[in-house]
Amino acid sequence: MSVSAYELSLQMTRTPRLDDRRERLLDAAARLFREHGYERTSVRQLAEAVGILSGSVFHHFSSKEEILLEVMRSTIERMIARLREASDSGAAIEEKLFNLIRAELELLHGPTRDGVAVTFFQWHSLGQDNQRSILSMREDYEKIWLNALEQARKQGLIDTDPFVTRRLLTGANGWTIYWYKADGPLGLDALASQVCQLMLKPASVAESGV
Amino acid sequence: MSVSAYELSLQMTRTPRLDDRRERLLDAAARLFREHGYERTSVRQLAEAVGILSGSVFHHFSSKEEILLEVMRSTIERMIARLREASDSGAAIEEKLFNLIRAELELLHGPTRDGVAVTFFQWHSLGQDNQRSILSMREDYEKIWLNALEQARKQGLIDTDPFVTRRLLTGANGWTIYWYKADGPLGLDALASQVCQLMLKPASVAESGV
DNA sequence: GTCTATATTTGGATAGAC
DNA sequence: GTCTATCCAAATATAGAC
Repeated sequence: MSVSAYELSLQMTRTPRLDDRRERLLDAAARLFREHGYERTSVRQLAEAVGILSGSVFHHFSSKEEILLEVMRSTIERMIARLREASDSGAAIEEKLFNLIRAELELLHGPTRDGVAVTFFQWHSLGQDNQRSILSMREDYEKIWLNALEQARKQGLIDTDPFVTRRLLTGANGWTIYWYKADGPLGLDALASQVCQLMLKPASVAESGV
Repeated sequence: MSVSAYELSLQMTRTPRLDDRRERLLDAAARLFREHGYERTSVRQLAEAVGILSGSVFHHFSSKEEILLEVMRSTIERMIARLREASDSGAAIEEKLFNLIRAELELLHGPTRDGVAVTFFQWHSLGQDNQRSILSMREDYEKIWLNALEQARKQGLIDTDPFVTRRLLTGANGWTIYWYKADGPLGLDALASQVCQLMLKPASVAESGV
């Protein structure tokens, strides 16, 4: 008897569970790095967070830096996927921009927030080579933004340089992790709406109607 | 013979020189903390930067954290002074806002940039108490902004919430340290102008005329 | 795959001579 | 005010038993 359907299904539910420790390490790392910073998080703390001892961590990763690198790498993948989704959704450029802004804010404050915050703000904890590597991965993400902003500029929706605009927006959105509370009085839609209001010309903001 | 005029003048030029080492340590600390981050800068590196050995640093400061604290404290004083100057300058609110934005960008990219960048982005390297202390010092700085933005809102120059607007602006401006080059093609005035263009309603931007 | 035990390095900080 | 010498703690990482 070869592999039965039952065994296959077991395998399918188990395969991700085989990497469970690794995944849990990455999750814990993202959270701890976000909360305390990469340098102030020790491998011992990280190990404790998933219930193993520090030596065992190095069975899963060859170095502490590799953990940070992997957190960022997997996060960027998710960021690009989420942004593509937002970019392909709406037909009108106003709606598209709002969706992009909302998507970035969701990334920063939703379930993926730990990894995203780390990716936004802690790349300087990587060595030079890994920094460059991460930066080049982020370029695909930024391309989506630049395309949308260029389109918006052509249609007269914004009158600032797309490149500069995006960089200013990156800062404005990224910085929200330090003050915005997703469970506070200001909803994510309302925040996204305010960001739009800042960026877009008044006429178009009214049309976006959120 | 008591203190002669000559001796007094000597004293006056010398007195600041007595703190020379301390000042130079603070300058070097600001630069190194900015370039490599607080945790990745060792007291030994810091000492080497001013030509002494690590043990001697602790004659001037009781701990490494105190150095960071003092960098931030003195920087915030300068930030407040500079912002007050900008706030009191122009009569028209459009001009005032532009001056404030330009002032903040100057702080971030002029001679004080090291300390300002550290103050913006590295407060999480302080312990809880010192973090609170620095945060409360920054409040005076933020008050100037909030007053100006509130005034702008009353006059219909912006239509977003002043508090949210300021936080978004903080991020947008602060983030420029990671991409804007003061010696590049985009001048500081041009950058400030673009930031204004984003924040203010088009009609008023035209009037600000920079 | 985890544990025990430990090598090795580095960093902050101190004491006392000069 | 700086240097020499050094303490002490903490951190990354490794080797080998289980």
